[in-house]
Amino acid sequence: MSGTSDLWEPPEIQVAVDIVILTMRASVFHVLLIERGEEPQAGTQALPGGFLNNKWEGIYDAALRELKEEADLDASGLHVEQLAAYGEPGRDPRGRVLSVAYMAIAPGLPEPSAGTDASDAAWVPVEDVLSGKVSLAFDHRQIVRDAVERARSKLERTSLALAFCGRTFTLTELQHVYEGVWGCSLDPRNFYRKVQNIPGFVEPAGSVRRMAAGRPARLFRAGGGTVLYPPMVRPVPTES
Amino acid sequence: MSGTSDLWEPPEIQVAVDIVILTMRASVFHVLLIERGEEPQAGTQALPGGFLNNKWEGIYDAALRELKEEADLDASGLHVEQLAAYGEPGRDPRGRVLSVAYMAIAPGLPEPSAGTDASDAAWVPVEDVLSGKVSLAFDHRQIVRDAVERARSKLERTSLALAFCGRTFTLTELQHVYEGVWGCSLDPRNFYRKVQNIPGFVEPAGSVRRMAAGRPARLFRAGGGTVLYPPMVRPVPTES
DNA sequence: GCCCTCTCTTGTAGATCTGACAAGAATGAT
DNA sequence: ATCATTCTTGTCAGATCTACAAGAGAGGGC
Repeated sequence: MSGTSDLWEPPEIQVAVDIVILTMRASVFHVLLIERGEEPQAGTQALPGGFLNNKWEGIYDAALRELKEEADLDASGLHVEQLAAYGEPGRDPRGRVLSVAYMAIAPGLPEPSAGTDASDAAWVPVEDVLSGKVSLAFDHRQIVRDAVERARSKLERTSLALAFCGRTFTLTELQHVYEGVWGCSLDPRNFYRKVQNIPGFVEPAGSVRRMAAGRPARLFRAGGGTVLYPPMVRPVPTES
Repeated sequence: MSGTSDLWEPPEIQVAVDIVILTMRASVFHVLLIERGEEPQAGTQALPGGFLNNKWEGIYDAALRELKEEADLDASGLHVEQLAAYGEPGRDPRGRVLSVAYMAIAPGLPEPSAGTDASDAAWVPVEDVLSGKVSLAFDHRQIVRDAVERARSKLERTSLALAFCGRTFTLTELQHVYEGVWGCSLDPRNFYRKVQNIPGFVEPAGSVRRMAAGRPARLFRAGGGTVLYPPMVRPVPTES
């Protein structure tokens, strides 16, 4: 279109992936951050990620590889979905870099995530990132914001909340997921009823589990459905 | 990480943008397609799009440029948002191409979109694309599917539906947007009441408009709010 | 003019859902 | 045994949704 001749070749750009790994630890919503070891911004907290290994590596494959290399998490059993591409010029001082962000949901505390190859990895409360108490490299705070908003939204109409839980879970655990991600508190009794009234969301697993004190909770497993109808509606978003 | 020396340089990849332009024409949900003039897949229908002009062009800027070049649409007044990145190897026979897809919402029939520079452009019913009646180049059908799903979902909780309408509109027009995008029919009387009960969604514009026959409809304009609460819930998604 | 048709708008009644809370059930701690 | 704790079941008033009746305002045919 620009009148250049047949010889024109499209520009080529460095492509990276970044991963927002979300989980629930002790009923608090956490994101995994690593401390950058290299310039630029060495020492700052950042999302795990990196450049494609070679010109033919798939971006989804690259995300899974970084998940393993930097967070020592196995992709199987994790929910991984693409978020968006962040590629405005100027976002990376090294040059023109287009980064494809992924969101991964991990079930509760499988490992402390340190002591492995990913020694600089740490779970940080999402709230600390959103509020700016912890500052992140590049535009990673915006990426986390987008991931959190995506998760909040998908909790309403899909069974994404189950990805935060293990194979079996109690409804109280599930409630803590909703409360942690949405940043609100819900009535346990109404939550109990509502969740069980959504066909295909959860089904009883027969057993019970003791948590701390009190009556043991029944265990549930995923009901197989992925879309929730009726949806779980979160309480009024921004109060006047 | 891979043990290669300091000399390692990340691979570089061609980056393109593709745009899913959605609109409502005669109460039918349409997407803009162009006929490819060049190989590969010359003659096939495809989404408007193309490579970045140069290494420093922003991807959002590139999307707006393609919108102008290929669809002759001005970005001002259009809702444009990023969808996702499509970059698995093998999606383009020319080589490794990563394409960032955008979704644009255009208000009703501003022009027939032909007779301009974008002479090969045509509005095609979304249903024909989703059903496979019209086949698209590359993975563009998947991109359209994702765009439609995004639009369907955002209609519930955001005022995105207004982007399909002009500055003023009747509630029946708005209803046709919901019906067309969701692919269902709604009760006009309940729709009327529900829309007006959502604070900040629409506000009366004072005037009235004759459509064809029957009582003239009151005109409304956007109410300024972007998030709908309570949400517009679409009827049962997949019937059993 | 007068009726008819068409579409927009308001109203109403029953079913359903929500939100707040009481109270019973099952365990561990004292 | 009693208490504290947590899970689970009920209840009930108010809000919301759905389906439908009916009125309001315009044009067209006779």
